[in-house]
Amino acid sequence: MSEDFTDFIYRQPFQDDKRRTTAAAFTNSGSHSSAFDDHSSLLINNNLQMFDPTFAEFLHGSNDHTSFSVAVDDQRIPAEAAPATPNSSMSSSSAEAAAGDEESNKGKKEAKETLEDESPKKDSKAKKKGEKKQRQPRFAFMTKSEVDHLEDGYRWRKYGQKAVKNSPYPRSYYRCTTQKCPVKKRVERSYEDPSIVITTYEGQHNHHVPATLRGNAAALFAPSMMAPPLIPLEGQGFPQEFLFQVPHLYGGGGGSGGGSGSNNMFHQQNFSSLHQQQLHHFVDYGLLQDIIPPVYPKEEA
DNA sequence: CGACTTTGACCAGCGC
DNA sequence: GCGCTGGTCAAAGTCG
Repeated sequence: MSEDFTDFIYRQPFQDDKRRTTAAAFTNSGSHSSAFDDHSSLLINNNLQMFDPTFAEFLHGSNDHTSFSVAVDDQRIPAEAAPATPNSSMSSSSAEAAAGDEESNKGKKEAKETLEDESPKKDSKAKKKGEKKQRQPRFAFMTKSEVDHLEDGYRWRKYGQKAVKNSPYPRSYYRCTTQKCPVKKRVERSYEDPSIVITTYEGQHNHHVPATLRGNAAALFAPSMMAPPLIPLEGQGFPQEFLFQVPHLYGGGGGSGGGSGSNNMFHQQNFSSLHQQQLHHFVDYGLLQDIIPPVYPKEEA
C-alpha cells in the first residue's frame, strides 16, 4: 500500500544521520516499536524548506519551536522506535504498515473513541471485540519547544499518559474537548532531542477553532483540521503517513540546546523542485492543502 | 463547581 | 500461550 512512499523515503537524499535513522526505524519494529511505528511514511527530512517561518509560528503562536514537521496518517515518527536515531527526525517504521490497511491494534480502541465519541465508557471497552476500526488520518508535527503541549488553537483534555519504550519521556494522550470531535493527539518528546516535541494528530476536527484562541492558530489550523475526510486510508496506495519538517529559520532562541541535534535535520540549503513536487504530492492527498498556508510558495518568490 | 490532570488498571494486538 | 507494549478508561486529585 504505502510501499510507494516507503520507497520514496529511501530515495530521499538523507544525510548520514537520516539514513541511519531510517534504517534503524525500519529494522527496529520489534513489536510496537513505539509511538511512531505505524506504516511506512513519507519523509521529507531535511532539504525541505518549503514554508515560511510563519508557518511554524502559527503552530502555536509562540516562538518556542524552531522546527516543525508533519506526518500524515497512520505513520508515526519513530522517535523512540529508532534507538539508533541520531536525531529526532522522523522516519517511519513500517512495522504497522500492514496494519494501516486493515488497521490492527489501536484501531479498535480508536474506533470506539472516534466513532462513539465521548459517550463510550468502560462499556465500550468490553464490547467491540471483533470490531475493527479504520484509522483516522494522522498528522505528526515535530516541534522544537520547551513545552510539551503546544498551543494549536484547540482545547484538549489529557486522558492518559504512558511511558514509552526506549524513551525516558512519557507519551501523553489528548482528546479534543469539543463534543463530537473525534480528534485526538499524542504528544511526546524525542528522546534523541528532548527539545523536540512530537505531536501526532489523529482525525479531523469537525468544528471551528474556539474563538478564544490565538488568531494565528485558529486561522491557520482550523481549516486543516476541519477538512472533510479526505484520506481514504484503505487500499488507496496512499502513504499512511508522511511527514516533513519545516525548519524554523528564526533563531530558535539562540541555538537552543536541543537544537543541536536537530540542526542537521533542519539544516537545509535549498528548496529543490523535487521537494516542490513532493509537496504537491502531499497536497494532492488533501492532507496538507489546508494546513499549508499560502505562504510557502512565496519561499520561491 | 466545572474543567482539567494524574495515575493505576484494564484490554487487545503482536511477536516470540 | 505468554509476555510485552500501546492505547484507553475512570476514579481521584488539582486548579481557577
